[in-house]
Amino acid sequence: MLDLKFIRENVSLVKEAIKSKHEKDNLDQLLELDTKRRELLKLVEELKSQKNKASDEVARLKREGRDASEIIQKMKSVSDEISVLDKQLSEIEKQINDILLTIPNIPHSSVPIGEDSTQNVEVRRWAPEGYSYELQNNHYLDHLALGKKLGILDFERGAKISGSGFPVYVGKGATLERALINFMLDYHIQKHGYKEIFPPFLVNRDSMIGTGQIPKLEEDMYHCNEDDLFPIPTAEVPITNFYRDEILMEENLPIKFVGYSACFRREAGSYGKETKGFLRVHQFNKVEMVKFVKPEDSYDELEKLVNDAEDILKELKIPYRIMLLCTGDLSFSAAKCYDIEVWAPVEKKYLEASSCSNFESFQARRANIRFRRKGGKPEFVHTLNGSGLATSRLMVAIMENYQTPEGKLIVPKALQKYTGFEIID
RNA sequence: GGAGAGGUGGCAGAGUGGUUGAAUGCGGCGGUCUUGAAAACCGUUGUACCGAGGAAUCGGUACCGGGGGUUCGAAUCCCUCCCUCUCCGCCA
Repeated sequence: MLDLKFIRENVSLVKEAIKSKHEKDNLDQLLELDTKRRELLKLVEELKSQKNKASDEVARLKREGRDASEIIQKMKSVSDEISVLDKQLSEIEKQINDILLTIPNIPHSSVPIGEDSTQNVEVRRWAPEGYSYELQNNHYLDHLALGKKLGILDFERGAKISGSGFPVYVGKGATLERALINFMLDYHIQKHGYKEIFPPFLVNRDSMIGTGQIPKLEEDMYHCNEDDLFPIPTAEVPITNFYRDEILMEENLPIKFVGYSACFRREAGSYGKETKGFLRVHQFNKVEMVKFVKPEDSYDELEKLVNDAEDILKELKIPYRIMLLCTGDLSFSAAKCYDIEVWAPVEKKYLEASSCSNFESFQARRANIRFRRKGGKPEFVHTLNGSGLATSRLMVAIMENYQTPEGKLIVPKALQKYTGFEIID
């Protein structure tokens, strides 16, 4: 959410942001409502001031044992007037808030202008020493075929149990998945100084609004009607909302959390595009990093966040590239975002495995997360988050990069102490 | 799910219809004392919005879990929802 006062004073900037993110422009209506609100507010507050003075007067008269019925009679009509105006006002305020929730964050000045993902900018790429992007022959299997051959992935039974897009990890596949999660968690905790959070997987509506999934992406979220709870699409939601409605102390910033969660996404309307196997699923596992930082530090912290995610891939020796998203591909809540894409040599393409974003104060304002400098007023923190990383697409990269010509799967060195075995065959 | 208790400022905790934005304590900030610190003592201390001002600041309004109601007037009375705790039931 943007500050209403900021919007009022930067209309063209906000309009541009809305346009660049392909969102609906309700600004004129918003500004009209805002003007009306301030007019009404002035009126009603004057009346309330009158009322308060009269109340004091009544109290005084009664204390002195005198008659106050004349004032009381007079104030009845004032009270009625106030209640009418108050109702109008709260209706307008609700409309204002509803619109505010649909206005996207403004891209940072360093974000390239662009329409869609084709105009994202590659920042850098990495591969292990001597890595060859080309496979030696055409006998290598994609992750579906290899998973089936080795008996470690079962999409068919997943579909039977739950529906398409709910993979089942079997045997050493399950162990490998668990190893990956544990490795990433431990690495961020021990090497990068994050504190682990094991969050709830169901959250309430306020939490979803806080991080910005609702209202915009409500259709993409699973929903438990009975209790108005949402299975989380990412651990970002519960972890960021950890500090909702709180004031943090300056000396405790930055706060760095890392947490594992299963992630649930309906992926409504995304059929037909990169949907096979792990490339698009309704449930997947992810280790998520979340930071709460001072505004002046947030862009440095974003770079560090990307580096922290990259370190995992370097340890796993998976080639990757870093993409800086252009304005048109930037998500609703983000001010700047890097995607990390892992190289899948059989698919012959890069697959998105991580998104690292700076939300500036956008989420903090929605979720009311503030901090206080020594002797100062509360200010909104900046929030960031990044996948560190999502396992499903990473698993594709592992299965393609660590496949032997005979169709066996070598466990990456960094994971071997977690799996207890070195090869799956 | 049933019965009961409760939700008040950064925290703890008074307050049951009218100078209560809210006692008191802790914490925080400023000061006295001290070589320095601690202790002691004195003073001070919330947030949001609207308006005025260059600004320090000032004026107004709202806020005692959320929403609604009664009343000239609500932290205080009523309704409703949410949450926490205790006991019982059920259960991993």
